[in-house]
Amino acid sequence: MTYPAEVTPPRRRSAPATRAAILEAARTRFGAQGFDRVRLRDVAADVGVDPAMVIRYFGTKEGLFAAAAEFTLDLPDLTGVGADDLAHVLMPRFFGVWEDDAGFLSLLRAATTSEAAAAKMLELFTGQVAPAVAAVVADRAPERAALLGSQILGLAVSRYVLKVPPLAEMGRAELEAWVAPVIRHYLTSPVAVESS
Amino acid sequence: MTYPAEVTPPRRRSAPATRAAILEAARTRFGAQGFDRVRLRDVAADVGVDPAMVIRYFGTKEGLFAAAAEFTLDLPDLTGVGADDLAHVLMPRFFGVWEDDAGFLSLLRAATTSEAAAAKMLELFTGQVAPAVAAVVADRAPERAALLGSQILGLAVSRYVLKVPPLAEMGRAELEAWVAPVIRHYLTSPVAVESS
DNA sequence: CTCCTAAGTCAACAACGGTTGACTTAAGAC
DNA sequence: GTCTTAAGTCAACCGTTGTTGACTTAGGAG
Repeated sequence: MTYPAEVTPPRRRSAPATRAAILEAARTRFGAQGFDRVRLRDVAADVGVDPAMVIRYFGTKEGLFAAAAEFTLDLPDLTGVGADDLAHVLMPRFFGVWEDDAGFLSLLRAATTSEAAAAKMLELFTGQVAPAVAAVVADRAPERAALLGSQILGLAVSRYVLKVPPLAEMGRAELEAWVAPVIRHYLTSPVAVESS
Repeated sequence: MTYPAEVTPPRRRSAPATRAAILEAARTRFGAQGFDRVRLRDVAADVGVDPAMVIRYFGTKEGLFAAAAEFTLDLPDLTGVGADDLAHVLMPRFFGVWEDDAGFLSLLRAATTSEAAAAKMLELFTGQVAPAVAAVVADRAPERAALLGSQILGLAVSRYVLKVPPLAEMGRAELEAWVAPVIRHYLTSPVAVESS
């Protein structure tokens, strides 16, 4: 069994390849352990590289984290989506971010501890959720976006960090069914009370 | 102006008094910074005491945290409460825990990072929310409790940790008005989908 | 006044972990 | 083959921080 030349692993990777490998390992570690508990030495070991390489490519531990926690929600355009379809459009995207993007979990874990991470998470609310919400809603868009975000955030923490049994084991469809009316409510219900 | 003898501050406090002062300072610090970022030296300095005292009274940093994060939700009995009154009964208690009990914030901040804290938070769901919910609900009590908990948790993180502007500044009444239908839904709506 | 004990201080240890700078070696160019 | 450069290693530094044990002192009991 012979391997094509292109696949033969080079004894030394290219710089971008190592950089990418480090970043990937960092994503996983930060997502699983949070900023403070991750040791640069561990990340380096995951990749099979000296800790100095991490510094070489990312300057500092915080630089590494910033790169690892970089990601976009990339919410779909909600213009013209009916009230009853909102959840069905939004939830798959949330599941995607939760389960396929270690950057989100990294940020989530760090947000309760690091001022910088909290700011980044906050920017997610104002920079990505709020505009998407504004497309379907006329009044109180910031409030509605924040409330929606709080529910999504709470679900993420409960399901993926705390792993609350009923939530962690629940199928996507069932969870969506439970949450759909909440999304509908936050995005479309008329305001109940004047802001004092 | 003379002070009664009992009030005259002793040059040395009693052991329980110092212990309590340390615990209080720890609560505040842990609630504001999370487990890893708090230095025993800071806690000691807050109280005006040597770091060794912290160890003397709590054995270890983790022991101190365990004591600081100790608290009970103490939810009211929901038996006989009408569907429309659930939020009005529950929310004041949640506000109380959020704003007056630094133990909760400590736990919240630590839960995303420490396995032990996460377990403790989880026990809050199963040991305190779930039983309270079971009193008003026949079917799917665990799921309902978990979903309710996820929303409450999300609100706490958004309002007190991230300080998302619309939520952080929103009055209690308005927030309750927004959330009430959600609580109602999670606790009383008939199940929409079979668990696969 | 004098002990005795509990409250408290002090200095230092030891491990940990981010960061650095000098050195080594692979691999492509000529 | 040799030279150059980029990829990578190595050892050590140095600040931080939980933790310890020996020492000090206040203050009530006798």
